[in-house]
Amino acid sequence: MPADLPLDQILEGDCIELLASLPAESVDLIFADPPYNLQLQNELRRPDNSLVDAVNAHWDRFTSFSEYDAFTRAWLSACRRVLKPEGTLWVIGSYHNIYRVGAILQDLDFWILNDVVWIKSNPMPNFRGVRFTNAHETLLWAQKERGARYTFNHQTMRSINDDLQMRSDWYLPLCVGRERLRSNGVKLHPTQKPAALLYRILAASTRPGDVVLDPFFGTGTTGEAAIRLGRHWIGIEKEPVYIEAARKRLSCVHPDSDGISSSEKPDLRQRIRLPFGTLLEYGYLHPGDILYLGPDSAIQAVITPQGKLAVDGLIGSIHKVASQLQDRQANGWTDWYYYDASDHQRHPIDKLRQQILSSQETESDE
Amino acid sequence: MPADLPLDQILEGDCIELLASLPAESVDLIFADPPYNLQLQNELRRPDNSLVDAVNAHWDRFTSFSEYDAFTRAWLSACRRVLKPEGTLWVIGSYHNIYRVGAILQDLDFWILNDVVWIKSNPMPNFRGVRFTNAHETLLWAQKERGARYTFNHQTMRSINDDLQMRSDWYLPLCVGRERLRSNGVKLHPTQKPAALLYRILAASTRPGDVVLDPFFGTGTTGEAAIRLGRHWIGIEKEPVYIEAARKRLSCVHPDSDGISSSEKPDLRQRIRLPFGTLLEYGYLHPGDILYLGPDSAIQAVITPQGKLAVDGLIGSIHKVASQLQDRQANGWTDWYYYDASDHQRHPIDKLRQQILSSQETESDE
DNA sequence: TGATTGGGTGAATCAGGAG
DNA sequence: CCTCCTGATTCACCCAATC
Repeated sequence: MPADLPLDQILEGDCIELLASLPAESVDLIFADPPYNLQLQNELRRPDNSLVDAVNAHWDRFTSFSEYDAFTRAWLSACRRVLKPEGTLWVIGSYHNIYRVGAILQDLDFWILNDVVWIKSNPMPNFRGVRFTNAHETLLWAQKERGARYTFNHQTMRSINDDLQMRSDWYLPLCVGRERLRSNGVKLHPTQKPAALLYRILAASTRPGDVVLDPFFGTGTTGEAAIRLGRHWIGIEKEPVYIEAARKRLSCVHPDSDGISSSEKPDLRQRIRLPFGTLLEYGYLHPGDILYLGPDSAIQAVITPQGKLAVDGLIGSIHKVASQLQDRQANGWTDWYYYDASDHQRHPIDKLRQQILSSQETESDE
Repeated sequence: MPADLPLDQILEGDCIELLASLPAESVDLIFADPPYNLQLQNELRRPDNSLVDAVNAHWDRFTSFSEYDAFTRAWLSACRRVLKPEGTLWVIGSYHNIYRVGAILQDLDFWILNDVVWIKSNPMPNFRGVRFTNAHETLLWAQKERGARYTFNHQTMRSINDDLQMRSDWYLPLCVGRERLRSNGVKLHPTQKPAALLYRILAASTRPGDVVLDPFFGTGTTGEAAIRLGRHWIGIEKEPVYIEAARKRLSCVHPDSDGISSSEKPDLRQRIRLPFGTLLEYGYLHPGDILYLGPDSAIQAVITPQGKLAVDGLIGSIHKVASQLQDRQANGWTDWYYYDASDHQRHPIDKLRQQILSSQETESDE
């Protein structure tokens, strides 16, 4: 991590300029909630003639698509520079801007991994009944370079979704009630995002200690999620009012004692690879020992001195032999069983692997 | 209606050329399901090692984004010419193409009225667990000229949605089973859309007798919906195989006798699935809280930070733990109780779920 | 005849490291 | 750049076959 990276603080000013001052390839994740270019023309009134407090901030005024495109290209390019090659980027938007953002993002060689729809349980109705209720916003998740490794905590997402894969449709309520920051009863920011949304994004696509940057920090929802999950954060914001509110807010946030990210189900893909031969080196198994293809199967194989298996002239790795004997893609670790004389039972050789892996963990714990 | 408009028939050939031969400003609605430019590279296998029958049609091969953009601009421009000034256009796509389509559509001065997400109740999973399940596609609904009058049958939409405004999130299953056109058991078209989707689109945005045009007609789902709803249709398609299938299909379709078909089920009858972890995300419950297996039972479980329950080393979902403890198939929502300090009573956690599910009826703040 | 089981499948940008 | 090897990974629903 570059020493000159301003961690866990808010940078005051324009994000395009400030991003240029940060070191290249230094950030793991970027979450961006840019101006939506809403193009609202007239005031909007409810059926009871009360006025809707719509977004009318000066930072959301663009005179044309081309002006908005130029702005989008500038901040996306600046983000791309500071992102690590394996980093990913999230952008949220509505139909007013997300198609322009998405196309430009692809033009800049970001590679889309998913689009996710945030479906609002309590959207504002379409008062005049002239369109469908606009009940969702769109999130784009893209990696900097196509094909690069990226972080996706699949098991964490599963565990908070009743052990089913997390899908691209997310049901979350708007940021209302006590969560919504107010000053004298007036909402401080017109488009404050719910904390649960940022929490899920960071839990899904970052690891503890990662650096998360938000170029449109607003009142700091991204910072709150980062702190709670034990990630570093950098916020960029130019409105002093928002900065003051964010600083006050974040000073009270503490890491979760035991957050969602500490999944009890480890990601098996991220564990250390262990060759089968290591079981021989550790003395758990020996050349000449017999393995069985299942708890009851009569099919046997002999362990060779090279850490391979041999059956009827067929010799190969535990995976290859298991695959050929069963005529399907097989995992040798779970398919082959050894006989344990102490309890007179067969156990998968994966049990031995886990013993070694857990003993290595305790060693490195010192 | 121009006398030379070829109503209720399939035009055989390239849509860009054939659209140019039609009279300008003659069509009320266009629905377009263009190639998605999926850019698939390698084969994909399921965990059981079977091969996924991916889209590999010649009509979905483009060499670059710029080639796809040029194609998109050409057919959208041609569509725009034949559309009446009050006409509207629907396009469906996925994240591979929809951002390009949306941006080009805006550049051509179409004005977006809504984006709608078709959320699939039964999408294909992400077999490798490396991304979120891609569970939705996006529809864009745009008018030809900003500010023009357009057709939106608000009351019809309300009536098929339990008298609530129709929202921008639509839950519909994939086109499978008997609805899916097959020839000798093989699917005729790789991307046939469900009839219910087209039915809702036409019911929402056309009037009886309107002319509906589909430049990528495929096997004619748009034609089927048009006939059932008493609208005229024009289909353009260049693949003879699809044309033949569509002609055969449409020869058997008749107008619905009773207007809005009873085949369309109200949205609210399709229960939104809510993971237990959502109760934690909303703050109704917290990691470390105790749940009880019944209103009087002494059996307790602790909520883990991952949204699981833990009892005596047994960890799992609310359903799994309840099932194991009671040795029967159990519903965790109704079996587990939380203690409510405000009334000193235990209530089933399903009560909290109901609160979230009904939260869309609460007053909205934004 | 009704209930259960097993197989098939859907617009998918679906791995990563060693050699 | 390539090839080869290891070994991790799936949800809802329809339909046919079986009990």
